[in-house]
Amino acid sequence: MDSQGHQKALRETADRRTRGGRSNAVYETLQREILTLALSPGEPLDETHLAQRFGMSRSPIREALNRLVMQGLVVMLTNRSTLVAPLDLAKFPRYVEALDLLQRINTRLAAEHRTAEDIARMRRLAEAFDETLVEYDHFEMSSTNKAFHMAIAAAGGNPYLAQQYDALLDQGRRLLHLHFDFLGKSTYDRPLASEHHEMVDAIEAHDLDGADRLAHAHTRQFHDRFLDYLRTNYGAGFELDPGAIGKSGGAR
Amino acid sequence: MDSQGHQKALRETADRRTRGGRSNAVYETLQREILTLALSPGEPLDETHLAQRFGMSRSPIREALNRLVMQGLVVMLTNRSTLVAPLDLAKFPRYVEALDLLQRINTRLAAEHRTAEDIARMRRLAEAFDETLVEYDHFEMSSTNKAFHMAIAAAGGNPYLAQQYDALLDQGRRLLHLHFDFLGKSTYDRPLASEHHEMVDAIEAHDLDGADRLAHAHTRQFHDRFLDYLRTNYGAGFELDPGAIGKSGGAR
DNA sequence: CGCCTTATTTTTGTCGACAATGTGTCGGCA
DNA sequence: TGCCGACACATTGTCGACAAAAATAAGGCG
Repeated sequence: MDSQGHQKALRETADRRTRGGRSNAVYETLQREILTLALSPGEPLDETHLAQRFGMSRSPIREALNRLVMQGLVVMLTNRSTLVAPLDLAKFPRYVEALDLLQRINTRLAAEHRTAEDIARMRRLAEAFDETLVEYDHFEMSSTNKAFHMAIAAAGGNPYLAQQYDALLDQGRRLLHLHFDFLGKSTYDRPLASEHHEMVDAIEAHDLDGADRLAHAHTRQFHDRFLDYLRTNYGAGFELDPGAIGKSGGAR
Repeated sequence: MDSQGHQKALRETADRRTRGGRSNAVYETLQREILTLALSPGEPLDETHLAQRFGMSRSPIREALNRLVMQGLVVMLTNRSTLVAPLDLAKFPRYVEALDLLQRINTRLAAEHRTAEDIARMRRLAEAFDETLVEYDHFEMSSTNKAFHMAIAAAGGNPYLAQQYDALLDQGRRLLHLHFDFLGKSTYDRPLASEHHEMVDAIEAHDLDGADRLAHAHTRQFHDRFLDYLRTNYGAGFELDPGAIGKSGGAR
């Protein structure tokens, strides 16, 4: 079932969008490898090498790389080298700040404009996330997590904010995987899952402030957990401006 | 000094980036034509035709178009046609909603983190905008206006929010030009210019709430003016949810 | 011995041609 | 006459090769 569904999903995204049938495949593959850190930040990406790896010309690779550049996952030095965007941990507080803002506003808007169908989709995706937790496939986890939040954004009804939220979530997936690889198969992710359901409840109840607050707490939890990860891995040298995420005091 | 610095900056972005030396030229030219509405929304863009127009191959054109797609200024129908992104006036309230949010947060952050150099840059750009008002070059107006606001975002210190603000401002330039073409050479733009200076004052004074409020008023003025334009041009059929910009402010 | 100049190498940027795909049209058939 | 299918057209997607730019390495000169 799993592999079938997975394969079907892949085929769908592969042939529904004849758009760059090959280009798109490269894009999704590379994105996945970058997000899962299979391709390390800073690693050089040679076009000709990628071309022969994927068994196609450089044109589709080039287009895929361009898209990844726009997404901030790849950087191209002019006429020089192309490499996986290095993730600058010093910018983490700024990232969380931006994520918090977009997460809150989109969730709030969802609580305001959600339809019954939106709620159904959100519940379905929240459960899908729960299932990936037991399977413990990192990529599927960050994937369903993003899908869930994007469903919220879609319910919010503002495509501009949704798109920006989307870009931010994609960026963050590398950070997720960074401490996924560290976290054992603990039950550490349970609260994350239950928070999802609470958010849906608040959204369904048209509770704007509640949804906002939950979204904020959700971001904060990500923030705290990631900082914990950093501290235990890289020592206590990371006092990354813990107050970046709002005024309720940092992890002091 | 101003014009020199300006020109130097322009030249640098133009030829320092040998990156797609030709591709970049196409990108900037097309972007300008789209933003100034020289290319109408919905107008088809044929790659081969553009190639012979710019006297180069389709590859650079293709890359430029891809970038414009990412920017939301062009849409590509798979295997069919490529055309200038139609601007959906029905989405105007959503756009203003997003713009308001990003404008407020970036301006607020600027008031918090600005340095003396930031203030100097902002004042310089605010005056540059004033000068374009008397020259009345539409493209220069929207250009310097954006540069001014981007200076604020840069001072804010959050590259993620700045980038998203940047994308939003670019999108909005088409709307600006839409009613630039309508507005006569009136003194209608004076308040806009003076608001800029007020914003700088608030930012310099570290007045977070004041900066936030001014940014909000600034967005609102754009909103109201554009709606006026729509009403006088297309009749009163546009009751585009004027309250969209009201209370859903996020950064609380 | 060190530095400047220059050739080589590597990688990206561009080109022109070919293949794939979707649309609209025209003709045949019930 | 109305519908179905095949054909031709237009446009995008992909390919392999060539050209340009930049770093690196080699060699000559002070």
